[in-house]
Amino acid sequence: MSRPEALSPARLKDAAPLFAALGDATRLGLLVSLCAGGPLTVTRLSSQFDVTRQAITKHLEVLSEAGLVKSSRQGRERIWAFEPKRLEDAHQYLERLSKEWDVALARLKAFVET
Amino acid sequence: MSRPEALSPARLKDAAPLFAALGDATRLGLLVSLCAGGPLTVTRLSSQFDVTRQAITKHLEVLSEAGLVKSSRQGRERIWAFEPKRLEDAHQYLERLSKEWDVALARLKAFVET
DNA sequence: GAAAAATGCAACCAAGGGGTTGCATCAATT
DNA sequence: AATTGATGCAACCCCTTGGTTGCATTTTTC
Repeated sequence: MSRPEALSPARLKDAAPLFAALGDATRLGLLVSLCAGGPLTVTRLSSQFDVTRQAITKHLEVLSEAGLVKSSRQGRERIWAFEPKRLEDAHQYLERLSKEWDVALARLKAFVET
Repeated sequence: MSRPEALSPARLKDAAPLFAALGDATRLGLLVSLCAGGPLTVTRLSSQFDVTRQAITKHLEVLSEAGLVKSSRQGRERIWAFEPKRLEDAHQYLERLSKEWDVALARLKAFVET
């Protein structure tokens, strides 16, 4: 076996909060903004959405805890930037799942043809 | 442009509930079970987790509304099966996002080197 | 040094989510 | 037809979440 614990319970508990962070339209919008538009400040980000600055702050904190975004202070303002590593994790997790599915299908096929 | 509205707001509202459905450890566990172990009934699935059958039912309904799972009646029991199509959607969405990121990086690089 | 801009912090609120218990139904089996 | 097994339905509970308002704090900037 090359991937012994590919979808172990431990990995589930790691992946769940990651997907949960992606599971909100506003947060996805924030990620898109930070992806395409480069690092931005909270107030500038807020101007692109129809919710309060404080709401955006909370969303950014959620994204930050999920590792999808990171912030740094610069003087009186705080700059938020996209963090691509964690997105790759989510990507890999989905791939593992669909791989598992393919394996199961192949197994079924082999069984039927026997 | 080959992907005119790659990350339009409309797509955000489509992707968010999908990721939200994936954002729970129990639900991810259910998907893994249905992926690897083939179609199963609610009661059999429940035996693999430490929550009530009704809780599992609710989770399955969430997954069903997200299009990640589908059910069919067979006599007195209801069979739940994994549905791979929608997982591909999630996968593509993540790819679009990281692509956007790559493009932005390339743009930045070009700008710096000018 | 005072006004303005960008955040931070806290309390509060309504709604949704994950979970439970209890009971009703519906189908299979003997 | 009576029992047993698999679901379905509904009410209820507690905690989280997304959102708000109001005010304090920290830097700029004039």
